[in-house]
Formats: sequence, structure tokens, C-alpha cells
Amino acid sequence: MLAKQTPLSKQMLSKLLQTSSSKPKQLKKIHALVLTSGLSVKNSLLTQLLENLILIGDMCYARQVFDEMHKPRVFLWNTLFKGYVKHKLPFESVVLYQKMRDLDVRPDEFTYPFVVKAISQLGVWPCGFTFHAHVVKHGFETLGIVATELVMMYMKFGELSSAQFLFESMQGKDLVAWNAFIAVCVQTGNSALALEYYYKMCADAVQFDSFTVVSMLSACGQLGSLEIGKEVYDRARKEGIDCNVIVENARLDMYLKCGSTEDARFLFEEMEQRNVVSWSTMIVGYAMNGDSDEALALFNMMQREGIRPNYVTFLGVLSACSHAGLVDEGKRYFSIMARSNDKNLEPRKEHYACMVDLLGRSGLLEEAYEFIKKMPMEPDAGIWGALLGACAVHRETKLGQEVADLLVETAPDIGAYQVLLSNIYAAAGKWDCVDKVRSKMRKLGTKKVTAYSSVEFEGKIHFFNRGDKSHPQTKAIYEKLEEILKKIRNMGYVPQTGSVFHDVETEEKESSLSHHSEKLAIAFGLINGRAGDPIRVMKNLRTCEDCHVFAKFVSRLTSRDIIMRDKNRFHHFRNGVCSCREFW
DNA sequence: TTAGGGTTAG
Repeated sequence: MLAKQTPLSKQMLSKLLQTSSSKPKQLKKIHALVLTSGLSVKNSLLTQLLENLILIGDMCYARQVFDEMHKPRVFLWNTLFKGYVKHKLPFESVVLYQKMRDLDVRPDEFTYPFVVKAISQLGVWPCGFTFHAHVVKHGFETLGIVATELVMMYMKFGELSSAQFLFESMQGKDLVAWNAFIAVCVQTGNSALALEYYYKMCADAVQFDSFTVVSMLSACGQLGSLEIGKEVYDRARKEGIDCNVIVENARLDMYLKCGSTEDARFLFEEMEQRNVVSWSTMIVGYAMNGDSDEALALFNMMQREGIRPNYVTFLGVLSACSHAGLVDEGKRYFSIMARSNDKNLEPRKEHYACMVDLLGRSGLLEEAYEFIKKMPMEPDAGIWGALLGACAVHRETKLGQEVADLLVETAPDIGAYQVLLSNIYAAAGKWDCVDKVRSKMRKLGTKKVTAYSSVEFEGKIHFFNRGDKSHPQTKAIYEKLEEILKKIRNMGYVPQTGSVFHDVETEEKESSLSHHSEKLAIAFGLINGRAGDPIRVMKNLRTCEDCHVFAKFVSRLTSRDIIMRDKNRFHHFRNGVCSCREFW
């Protein structure tokens, strides 16, 4: 198709570029033709080639082509920045920016949105500060789009107050700026702040749209606020906001994250349009809520309906197998992925982590270890963490220690792993080793996350820490707790002081065990909620064994369902039994 | 001829 020696006209080359836009080999040949064509319009052809290369993601080649250009204009620099952002190559962006400065090319209003986003991706805080200064120097700070990117950058760096300050001082914020801020709050785990700004937005009479609704539903899912979530959606409906499949998927997810599989299923059946995200959300949600049978049934139904699963769907399927201890099924699904010709279904690290979790939970620790060794990619902290978790469950001190040593190399500052290791030692009664881990954590300044639980009541979320006495109803809560403890002790409840899953916090005296955040939250729920309604408790960390036993007894004593979401999964307590069947 | 916002997983 490509003539070898005859020089081609610009039009022909341009046409060729259009038709070979996604064929790397062809692009290379055309590139050579452009260079030897002797045409005076090389830059416009190279621009076209550059765009094609960015499209197919060959950023190295794109950079090479860019470097061959004669004095590229700013928009070309911007095009390359855009490519780096798209393909998440922030470091290359910074290098390019430096080159731009060296060559005295003035960035324009379009440059900074890309560059600031690149810095967000890079995640190096001092860099963010420096780039903000550059933006100010070039006078682009007041530009809405740049300011929005800056706000998002600060938020992603965890600089909440700076982000808020910047956002507040933005003049003439439009809907997109509000949505961006609310979305980034949710993405960074600051859902309560997102809620606050949603109310502010309403107070400022800014009309929200479907983007706002999605972020809010997502925030409510994170917070476990079923009431607020329903309220936001109803309001959106009343105001005539278009509730497309993305909104409905977000609503599905909100229901599932609040532990209401009934609401989710009802909606799922009613939905006019369902895509792979809808199905995956349901499967993942069922797995999270401990209904593995339903998750797998849905997966089969999905295939019968000819919906192609994606890698998230398989994460849900594998996690369903893991929570139900279905080792053989898990292996079978994993091999379906491994054998698939679909490049998108190749098992990723997360799938390997799921398999390690599945094997490990079922006590097949050696097999899990072997599985890791045979992985085609370098195991990361998540993989070792899964094995360490399994070692904790099965009190495998020796392997646990080995894994912990490896983990310290991969992820030295993740407190959760240190806590797991110390739990392993504690369960084995090796208190001297426990002390060693603890003092190491202190020395390294490893932060442990403070545990808290929350309950939503009348559109407000009530938070509790361990031994919390700040709630207005403190007196009543503690009295209720004492009353229940007395009653369930008579039913046979014994505090589980030597729990495997005890967090650093549970290491305190037994008296503090009885004041764990989830117990306070349950007591609060018993005082305030309507009889017959389930009590929904959300916990930011994994729940401890004692609270698990406690909740079982309370559900039997009071005939109320307790739905507790911890960091990993749900526990639905009913009449003394937990849906997790002790498998967590 | 370019720029800011949304759903599943982590």
C-alpha cells in the first residue's frame, strides 16, 4: 500500500495517517516517509502523527516525534502534556515542563490545567506548592478551570484546609467547580465534607445536576447514610434531573454499601437500562454483604443474558467465593480468566490477591504461598497483606513473621500490617515479640488509624470513638450498654479478651473492651431507632471478635437485626447468628 | 487548535 520511493504529497500522507491511526507499524513507515519527503509542511504532518501516537498510547515515540519538530508552538506542548496526563505519566510531564522553561517557551492558559493535574498524579507535595507559585506568576490562578484543578490537587494531597480556602475564594464558581470539589472530597474519603458542601451549594441556590447526585450517592454509600441518600435521590427526581444509568448504578451501590440488599435488588429489577457496571456492582455488593450464592447466581444470569463481565466483575465473583470458602469454584473462575483470550480479563494483581485470600482463609497457607511464588508479576503489599491476614486467622506465627518481614520491605509505613503482625504474636502468646513490634512502630512513627463507628439517625450521622463521652446522650447510652451487658452475660456472653483480631485499641483493659465504638453505636441505635428497624452500624476498621460475639447476643436478646459494616465486609446479625458464618 | 465534574474494584 505504501509506495517506497515515490515522494508523496502532503495530502496523501495526511490521508494515510488518518487511515492508519491505530496501526503502530504503519505509523512508523509513514513517519519515515514524512522525514524523507522534503516537504516544507513537516510540522503539520508530524502533529497528526503525534496525535495518533498519543491515541494509541505510545508516549515514548510521541516524545521522539515532538523532539523532531522545528520550534513547536505552545499548543503542541499542550498536546503532549495532555497525552502524559491521559496515560498517567506525571514524571514525564514535569521533565517536559522543565524543558519548556529552559527553552523560554511561555505556557498559556491551556498549559496549566494539564500540568497541575500531572502534579496531582505525581503526588509529591512540595512540587504542588512550587507549581501553584508558577500558576500565580503567570497570572492564571483566577482562571476557573486552573483554580478547579488546583483545588483538586490540594485535596488529593490531603491539604484540606488549603483546598477549602482556595475553593471558597474562587470568584463566580460554576456548577462544574462545585461538582469537582464535591467529587474530590468523596474520592479522598472526605464524604462528610462533601455533604457539607452539597448543603452549601443548595443554600447558595446553585442548581445541581446528575454529576452532583452521583457524587452524593457515593458519599452516602461511604458514610452508610441510607436516609440522606434516598433524600438526595428523591429531590433530584422532583427537580427533574435526568437520572441516567450512571446515577442508578450509584444508587445501587449506595444501597449495597448501606447493607440494604433488598433495596438494591428491587432497584436492579426495575432498572430500564443495565450495563456491566450495574451487574458488577450487584455481584460485588452481594459478596460484601455475605450473600455469595446470590452473587454467583447473578454472575451466571449475567452470562446467560450475554453481558460480558469485566475484571471488576471477576473481583466480585472471587471475593464471593472467598467469603463462602468456595475454594474449587474460586479456582475455576480464576482459570476462566487465565484462559480467556480477552486481554481485559487477564488476571491482575487484585485477582491474585483475591486468590491468596481465598486459599489463605481456607487454611491452605502453603498453597497460597506457592501461588504467590508462581505469580507472573512482582507481588505487592496487597498480596503479602492477604497472606499475612490469613496467617493471623490461622495463627501461623512462623509464616506470618516471614511474610511480615517481606512486607516491611514493600510497605514499611502501613500500620495495619504491623498491627496484624502484633496480633499474630499476641494470639501465640509471644508478648515479648508483641512489644518489639510495638516499639518499632513507635520508633518509625507508624500511625494507627483511630477506630470509630457511626450510626445514622434522622438524617444525621452520629460518630463514636472508643470510650466516647462526647455525645449528648452519653448517660443514656452507657446505661443501656450496662443493662445489655448484664442481660447477655446471663445468656452466656463471655468477653473475648484474647481475640485474634484485636486491634491495637483492644489491647487495653477489659473494661475498655466493653466501651468499643461499635458497642456504643449499637446502644445508641437501640435507644433511638424504631423497634423492628435494623440497626446499621458502620465501622472504619475491622470489627473485633468480642464485638462480633456481643452483636450476636444483642440481636437475639432484642430481636433486632444489626447490620454492621466493617472495613472488609458486612455482618448481618439476626437472632444470634451472623451472616458471615464466622468466616472473616 | 488544545482545559475543570460522575458509577463497580483498590
